[in-house]
Amino acid sequence: MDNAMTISIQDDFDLRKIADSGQCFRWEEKDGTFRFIHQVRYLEICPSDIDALGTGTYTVSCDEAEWNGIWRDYFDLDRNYAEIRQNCKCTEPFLAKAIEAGAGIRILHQDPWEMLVTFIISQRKNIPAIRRSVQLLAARYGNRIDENSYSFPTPEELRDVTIEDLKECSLGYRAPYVRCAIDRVLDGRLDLKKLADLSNDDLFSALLQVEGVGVKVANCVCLFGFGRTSRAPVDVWISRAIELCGGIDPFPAFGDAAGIIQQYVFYYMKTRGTI
DNA sequence: TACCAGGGGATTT
DNA sequence: AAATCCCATGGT
Repeated sequence: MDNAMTISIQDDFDLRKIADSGQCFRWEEKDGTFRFIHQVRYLEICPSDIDALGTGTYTVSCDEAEWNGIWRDYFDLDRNYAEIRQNCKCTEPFLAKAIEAGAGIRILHQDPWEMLVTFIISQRKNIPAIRRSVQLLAARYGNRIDENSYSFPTPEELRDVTIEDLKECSLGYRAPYVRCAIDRVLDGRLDLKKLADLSNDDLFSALLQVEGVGVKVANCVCLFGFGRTSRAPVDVWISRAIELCGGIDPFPAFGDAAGIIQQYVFYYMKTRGTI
């Protein structure tokens, strides 16, 4: 690892769970070292001396300025997840188990444009298929960061791609939706920088204007691209979880932590095995 | 409101 | 080999 530096993380931080929690599709893992890509940078990070929740020291591939300037925010390290877990007094046994199982997950602050395109692509795909499409897009239209990493292509870099080009990345019927999103950003109808200043509801409404973006995808973009942790996207897995809670959606009651609890539950549903 | 077509890769049978 | 599933949406 180049420019290795040791950093300390004093909160829940489980790289494996973060990678497997279905919010991020552009990570790699080799021998316990994880590689994340954010905009035009990548980070390699490896546990050094940690406890069961991942609290402890890590070796990272960046310098202190980049860690503090970029990656602390990317990993949402200014939020205390251990406190959030302990404060949500959960009487529902299923939810309590899910929160325990998901401890260590954090909501990453990923690039809004990448999240918009990624979650448009995600509809009716499983996670390996989403990874494949996103990686194909990055390798074709992004910039090479190093021998095995590409930046996610910006709207400008995608200016001239055709729907047929997009279909070659296995986007299928979603290709026109992504083309629509590119057009909206390029002509200014969708200004992602300005969206960041909107209220949760206004942001949600603005995202719904994009063809192919419905309630679920808009909520994913709010949560994973804009850090709106009160948003709890409901997909087929969460829908099953709601059934297991007696058919009543438990997430709104968690307020600003709803999206975080949702992520614990999603991870739990995917990893606990069949009922 | 309810149903259904829409890629096609991944997973299960 | 065939069926089913997959972090849904838009149109009818």
